[in-house]
Amino acid sequence: MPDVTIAEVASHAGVSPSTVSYVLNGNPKISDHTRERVRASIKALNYRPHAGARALRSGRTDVVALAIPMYEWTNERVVMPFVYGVVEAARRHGWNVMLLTDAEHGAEIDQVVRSKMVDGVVLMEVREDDERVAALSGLEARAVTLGMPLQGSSMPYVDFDFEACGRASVDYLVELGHTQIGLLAAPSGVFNRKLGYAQRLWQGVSERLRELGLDFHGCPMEPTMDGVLDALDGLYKKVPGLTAVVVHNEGSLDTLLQALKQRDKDVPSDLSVLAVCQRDLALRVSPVLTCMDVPAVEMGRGAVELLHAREPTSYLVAPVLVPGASTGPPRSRGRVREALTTRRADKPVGPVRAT
Amino acid sequence: MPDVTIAEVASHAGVSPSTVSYVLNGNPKISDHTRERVRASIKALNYRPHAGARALRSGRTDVVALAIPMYEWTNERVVMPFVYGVVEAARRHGWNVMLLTDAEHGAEIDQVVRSKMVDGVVLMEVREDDERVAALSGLEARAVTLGMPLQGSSMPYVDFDFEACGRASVDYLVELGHTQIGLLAAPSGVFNRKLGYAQRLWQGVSERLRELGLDFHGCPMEPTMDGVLDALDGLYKKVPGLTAVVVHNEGSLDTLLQALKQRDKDVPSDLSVLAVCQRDLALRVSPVLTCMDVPAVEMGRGAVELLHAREPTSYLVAPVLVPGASTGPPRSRGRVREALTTRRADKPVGPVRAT
DNA sequence: GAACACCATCGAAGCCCTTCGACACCGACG
DNA sequence: CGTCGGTGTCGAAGGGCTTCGATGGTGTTC
Repeated sequence: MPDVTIAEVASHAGVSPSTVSYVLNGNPKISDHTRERVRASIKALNYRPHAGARALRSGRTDVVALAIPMYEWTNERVVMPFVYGVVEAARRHGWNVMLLTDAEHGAEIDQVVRSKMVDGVVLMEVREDDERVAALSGLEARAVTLGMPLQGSSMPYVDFDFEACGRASVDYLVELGHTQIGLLAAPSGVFNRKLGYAQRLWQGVSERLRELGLDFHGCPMEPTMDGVLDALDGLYKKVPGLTAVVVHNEGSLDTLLQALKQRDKDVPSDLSVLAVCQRDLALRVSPVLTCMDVPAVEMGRGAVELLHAREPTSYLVAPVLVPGASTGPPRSRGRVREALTTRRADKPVGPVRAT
Repeated sequence: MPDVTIAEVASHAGVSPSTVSYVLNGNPKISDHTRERVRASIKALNYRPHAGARALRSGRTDVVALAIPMYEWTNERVVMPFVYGVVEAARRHGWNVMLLTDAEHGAEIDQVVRSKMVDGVVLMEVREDDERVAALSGLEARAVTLGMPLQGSSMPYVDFDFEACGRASVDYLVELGHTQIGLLAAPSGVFNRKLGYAQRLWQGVSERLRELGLDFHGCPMEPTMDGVLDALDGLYKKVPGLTAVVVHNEGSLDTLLQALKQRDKDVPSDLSVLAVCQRDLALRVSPVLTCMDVPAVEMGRGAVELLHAREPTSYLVAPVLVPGASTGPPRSRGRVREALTTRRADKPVGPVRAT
């Protein structure tokens, strides 16, 4: 099967190559009659425009790059939904996705953008001092980050509102009657990597607790049984009357529940557990966790839409509470009223509920 | 920063564009002197050849497609290492990777190949009657499958030798003294999808057991606690004296260990567990599982090497046993001698050991 | 019926690169 | 000194497509 060119289609349809091109590109000046004939010829000859030639002439490739630095610690379960979202939305726009996985340095991105292989780039896991952001800023490709770059970079982003999420988590638990609330945070490595989101959640939780006149105790948690037990025991030591925790650590949900069993803590009657994670992950453990859903697929889609948008504007996705079986009122309700009073004095807050 | 073309590089270096091109493409006829000067100009002007133009002229794009159908049931933890392998090897050859995720139908592949966006394709998760294999067979791009297509397709493949793995698993357990061995297989959906590998392992295990004069009992297992308990209870009902299982179900390793705890079975003293899975997954649970390592990253690399090879030849990767803490001799050694005798009568077999 | 406007289609230029054959130069050989 | 072979560089063609400005044909208006 020899490769068929636009010229062959044109002569088959009895028109000029330019007319075929106009049909392909949706130029409205072509009459319906001609358009149909050309379409028929395209189908008959099974023609596909040559991507290289098209890119050469038009300067567009309809390919976007997705840059995911892959570290050993990257959690596939967490990352993949973002990828799904990106790929799906890209496809909807007729774009293909080029996968870049170079950790850290921007050489790969540079190559792909400057050789005009892609029209745009979606960056994942941007760090505070990300080389890739700098590398891209000089280039003319569109770029969007999935995750908020810390510095005042001008690059548009989509991210989850981790700070609001932290505050809403506190409010939810306080509303249930909890006053002794702890935070089991991301592994310390995540904090060190300056990805930002771990801090933002921490801040939201701690600030809101302080506003409500409650104590804050948080602890990074490594994703191993030992790490989880350490964090848990540490928290109980600091807050012996602990009745609720916020967990921001997708890799340890399972382990945490096992650890609690091992320590003879019933969920939720001894300890309410509120997870900050994708809904899916919360559903896959037992008991099903109440969670603040991080809508990864939607965010992936959002990033692509931003790439497509005429005037891209960054935005944060609001947390949505998905009720599960891991939260409830604390067993001893001694100080409930007091806490609630404090809260009511404040402006009314609380997450949107999932429908 | 305006885009710099080959002509500008040429005039900067005081040579003709063709000379620059020859330097770029490693033509040996260019003198060292000239080559160096051109290289210097390229660096000075920060030049990158236009991928589209190059593709148009040369017919090559240095891009390979990676086609992973993504179903809801796709296990990211299992798939991603293959992707790593592919991406890494591609990069080593200076290729980029285009990610295709259309489940089932080959339209996406067809588009990408026929429009000459990619030079080759790596297909993952091929099914017996895979539309994509058919779609590709007419096209001129190179293609390789990661996983053995069942029918006598001429497409080269890399796959794990699941049958040999099944046999080696049996041999390993028998050598430890087990005679009552069961198989906890992939979820039934995997069998129905005709992916082949689930059957091949099943066959290896059952055939080898029969050869050794032992009974075979296997059971597909769904990746939920209930599914695991069902499978486990079913197996114990059929084989009350069960002392060892082979597990071929990456999604349920954790759940299985919990289920065993729930049933008061100690691993390995009550039940030896031998997993068929990637080494990583076996290491992440407690106790660490003895496993037949499926070297996903290497296989991903292998697929790309095949794409690159002058004369690609399909091959199967031999299973490697990675000892863990989940296997040991059975508690009651009543029938051990008998079983060993049967075995010794046969040709000596056994997996390669990991170093 | 002539002048005009408008619409659908066409021709040709050019995007940037690779590659083939031509060519200029040099040293060697008879 | 004329010829030959080899080496290193160049010129030009052309790959398939898009897009601008030109063109011809139709319908409308005075």
